[in-house]
Amino acid sequence: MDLEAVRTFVAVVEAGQFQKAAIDLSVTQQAVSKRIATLERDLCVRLFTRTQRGAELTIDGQAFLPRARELLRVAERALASVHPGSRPLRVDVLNSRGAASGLMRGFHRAHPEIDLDVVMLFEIETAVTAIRSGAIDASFRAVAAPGRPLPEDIESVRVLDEPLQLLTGPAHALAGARSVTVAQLAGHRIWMPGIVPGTEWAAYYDDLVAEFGLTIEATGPNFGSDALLDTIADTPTLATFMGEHTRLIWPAGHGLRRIPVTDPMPVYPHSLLWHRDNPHPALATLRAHLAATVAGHDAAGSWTPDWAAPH
Amino acid sequence: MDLEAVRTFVAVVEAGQFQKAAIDLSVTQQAVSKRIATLERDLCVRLFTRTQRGAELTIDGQAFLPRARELLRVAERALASVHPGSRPLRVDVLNSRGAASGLMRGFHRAHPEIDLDVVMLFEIETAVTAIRSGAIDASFRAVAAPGRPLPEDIESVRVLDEPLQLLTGPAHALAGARSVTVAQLAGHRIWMPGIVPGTEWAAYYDDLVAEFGLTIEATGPNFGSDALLDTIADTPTLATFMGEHTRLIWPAGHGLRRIPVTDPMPVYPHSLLWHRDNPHPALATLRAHLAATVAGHDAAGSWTPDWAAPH
DNA sequence: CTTAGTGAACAACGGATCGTTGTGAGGAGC
DNA sequence: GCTCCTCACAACGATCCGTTGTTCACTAAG
Repeated sequence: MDLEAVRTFVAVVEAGQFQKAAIDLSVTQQAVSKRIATLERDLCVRLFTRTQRGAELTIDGQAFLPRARELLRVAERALASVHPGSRPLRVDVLNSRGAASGLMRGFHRAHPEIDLDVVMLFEIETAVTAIRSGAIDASFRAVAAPGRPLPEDIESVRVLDEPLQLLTGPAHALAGARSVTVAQLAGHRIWMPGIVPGTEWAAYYDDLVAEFGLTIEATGPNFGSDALLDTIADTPTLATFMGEHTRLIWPAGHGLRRIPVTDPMPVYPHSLLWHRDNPHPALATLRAHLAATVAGHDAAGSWTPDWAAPH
Repeated sequence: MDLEAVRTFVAVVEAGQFQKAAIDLSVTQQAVSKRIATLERDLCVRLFTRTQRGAELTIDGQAFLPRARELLRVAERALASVHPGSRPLRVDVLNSRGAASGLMRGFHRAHPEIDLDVVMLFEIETAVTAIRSGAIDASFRAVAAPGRPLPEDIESVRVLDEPLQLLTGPAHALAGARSVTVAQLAGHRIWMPGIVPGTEWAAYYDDLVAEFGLTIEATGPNFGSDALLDTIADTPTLATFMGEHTRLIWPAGHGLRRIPVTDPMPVYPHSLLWHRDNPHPALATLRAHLAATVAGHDAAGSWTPDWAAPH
């Protein structure tokens, strides 16, 4: 099925006859006839009944028409998604199931008319470069990792303090606890294979380890969230950290437990980063939406690294 | 932009390298390279960064990927919409703003997983032929016009009795009435240019005219609903009938009035028609949905033609 | 340092496709 | 019967597409 043929099909429907459609498309009537014939051959159905005064849709053609229009619309949007100028707002998130993703879903619900593209970069340097070049419009990050202050032309605002929770399998020693203190975690193995050295969230966990004497293992290949959950569920001695807003998808029966952590409650500081001079109109809308909907977290009793001082 | 190129793009993303994608697609690596190069030229952006171990998505590529996948999904569904076998449920309605259309919207809300195609045929004979041939799965009609009983292999069930309302402009003599009786309408001109002779709704209005001595004019070309509403709004001597559930879209300020008709209340009998042997699984779901959600109308005080005796 | 292996791009060739011109069939209106 | 209008079929030329053959860049092993 060729998009050009689909476009021709819609043109014939709108013109009512092959001849006019040919003029609209700046080709000959014979070319239109051929394209429609090819499309009909590809679909194995007759789309028009040819009459003396033009072409009328068959029932199959009527059923196909809205699909064809949708196809062209989607193709149009796909094209727009990579075109500079007034392309969709392009936002970078840490991963597709994290808190930032949830914030973007909320934004999309509040402003369904704004076209969005979500991408995932890994390092904050990459993100900053992309923001500077205009390749992306905004990024959710934990800003200002130690020794690496944000450049002057990049602005940021704290949008979410996300408490961490402990994730354990049903056989874990802490599985029955309603909440655990950081001190209680000192002897346990915490496994986070997804962590990428050099990123700002690696720095976050490094600080957490250093301050409270935890044992976090980032060893082993990262086979993705599913494999991690499988292992956690089956292993009584392993646990992992997970943001409170992280959306998990696991098979029923795993018996995984999410346990709040207290004394202090470790919170992950999400900020929105953007370029000072970015003119994208939807960027202002996003910032206004986040400012309006995201409630600040109570700083008392919670912990963040020094470099991410509470606002 | 070529669909085959988009398919190749997704294949490369999934394979991680051109070579593997080429094997998956049963073409040579050079062909894949060319297709991607052509796509990148069409889009004016680089989609992959070529490395020694394959190809990685650029930011533009990441943004384009979900659009590409959607495009292929929509193309798949467009193809399925004309393929016999397990194609979408195809239902015929009288017009896109009528009561049947509203019923189908309700069905879609209740069963969003069921793929639907809505078409519009004009004559009940066409609809019956289409139902018999399997070209459509069901049709909303007023069944059993006089002298034309339904064939034995077509089944039907009454699904909605829709009261008619009078639609007038602000200057019409009846514009201020909260309701009008059929007897009051006797002297007024009622204009229904959309009516098509030979259809079962033409028969309905013929009976209405004959029984109550009304004046219904079906003359003049039908320029569509918008033109009809414009004329009605501006003309103090013209009115028209409209189903209670018909969705009207008119510019603000027209001052159109919808006035219930009583003594008796003319109701239009909508039935669902389908073929006895149609095996489409969604057809049973539709029938069950309609049976469950559509409340019967009180027959007392209402009027339908003799040939559409109340259930 | 050399050599084998891997992954992608460039060049050239043969076949298929696409759009064009030219022509014919089939009705509707005068 | 004539013209006008519609669309379909045939033949030809240009373009596009995929293939084979080859080169380039880089990595890993000896």
